[in-house]
Amino acid sequence: MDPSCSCELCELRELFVQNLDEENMEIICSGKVEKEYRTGEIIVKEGTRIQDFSYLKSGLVKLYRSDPSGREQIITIAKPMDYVSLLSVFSDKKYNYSVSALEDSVTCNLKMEDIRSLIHKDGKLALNLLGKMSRVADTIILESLEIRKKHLRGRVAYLLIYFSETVFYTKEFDLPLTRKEMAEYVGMTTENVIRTLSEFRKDGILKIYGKTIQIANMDSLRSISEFG
Amino acid sequence: MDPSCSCELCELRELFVQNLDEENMEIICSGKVEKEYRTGEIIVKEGTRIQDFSYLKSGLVKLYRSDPSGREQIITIAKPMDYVSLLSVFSDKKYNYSVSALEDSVTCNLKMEDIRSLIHKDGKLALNLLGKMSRVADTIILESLEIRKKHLRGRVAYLLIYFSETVFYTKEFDLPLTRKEMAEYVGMTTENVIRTLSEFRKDGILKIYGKTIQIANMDSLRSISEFG
DNA sequence: ACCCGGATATGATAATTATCATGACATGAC
DNA sequence: GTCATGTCATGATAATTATCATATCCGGGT
Repeated sequence: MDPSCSCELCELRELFVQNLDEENMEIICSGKVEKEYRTGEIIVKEGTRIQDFSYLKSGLVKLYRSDPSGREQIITIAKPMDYVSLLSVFSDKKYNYSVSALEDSVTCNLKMEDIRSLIHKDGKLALNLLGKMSRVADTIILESLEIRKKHLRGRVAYLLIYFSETVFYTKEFDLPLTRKEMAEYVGMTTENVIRTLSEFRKDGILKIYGKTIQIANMDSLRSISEFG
Repeated sequence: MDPSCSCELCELRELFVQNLDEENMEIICSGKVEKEYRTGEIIVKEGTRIQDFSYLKSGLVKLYRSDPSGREQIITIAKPMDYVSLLSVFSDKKYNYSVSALEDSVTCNLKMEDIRSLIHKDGKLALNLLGKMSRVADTIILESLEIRKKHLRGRVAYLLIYFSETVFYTKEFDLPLTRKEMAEYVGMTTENVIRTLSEFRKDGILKIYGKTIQIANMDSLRSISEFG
């Protein structure tokens, strides 16, 4: 039993450090399970009963919903230290979205029951979780509003900036999404995502080498995202 | 001091009933303040510091964001017993949306500090709030995804059904939104909302008398919302 | 009563976006 | 290696939606 929880960056642990004594720490950690997933693997299936409280330890995953017609909409992308099971985790018995791995990923799963009883005992932890949930929900909602009011070029620009500044912290990175997935994220068609990327390339804003994207002119991209 | 909290339907009180002893009930209720607003009045201004935990006692309000350019986007509509200050209330110090009254409304405001200290003491209350927040955030996010994938007719149909089945519980009601606000809610232009309503009227789906809407053919409307 | 501003309404046109068609290219199965 | 499948790519066209122009209607203020 390792009360330091073994995952060094673990945000959950950060929460615990502020609040939990050794005993409670052990309760959580003794039930902790890590799970590995390969790129493309499904981590959570819509409609499944929620059993774990889980967050992403490494990799990248998408949260999405799929139509009866088969079309998918990506709700958000979770990166390491984001919760995988945050939405609806404390409300319903079932996931109302699916999760799958965009890259090889490792999740950290805690027993829902342990978390519940901990919150029950420890109000400070509850406040932290409430705060965190507020932020996550807010972010998703506000981003969705932002995207909705943009035109195609603005949406693609927004997405590229998002990856560059929020996920990878560099101007050159491998796109973790296919063009189809990018389209599903920002609500447009695959063809138009491709076309828009081509335009950006022709305009010298991007350099594209297969899956690798290099943002050559961040200022232009930003201005397209905001105004164009 | 009235520990029964005077607002009979109060959902918050429902939460409390399960969890709070008389003493805690009094803490909350002694700090409780009701505020009245006239139609059109602004209840919360984006960027303001969050001071209260408040919910709607009666009336109807809209939560919305406004651009630098002046355009507004409606995030959601809160009806009695919905929280007015739910989003971001536990996370940031400032509201990132505005709230204004669509009808004459009364809010019930509790002191943030009281709620915090209560949660701190009472884990069961925290679990209830986490559950409620999950549900609210989920609903907003999923509705926004639903709306996004529909065409104009589908969006307007969706909105009308929403009012009919979720807010007013009748097929004939007074629209609490102007056409402009309807447009801001579902992400389309005012002209197209008007046009679409006219089409519905011509098709015999709606009867429109000024602000009063009567849904004459709910089946058609539903099928337009889902498929058309 | 009148005027005024905003909301409602409708048409014509322009802009945006989706759909359909086609082909190149890559990658994994065999 | 070849084949097959899916992604990437681009053009032509159709559909959808926004913009602009204009007119009517209605309620509040004087």
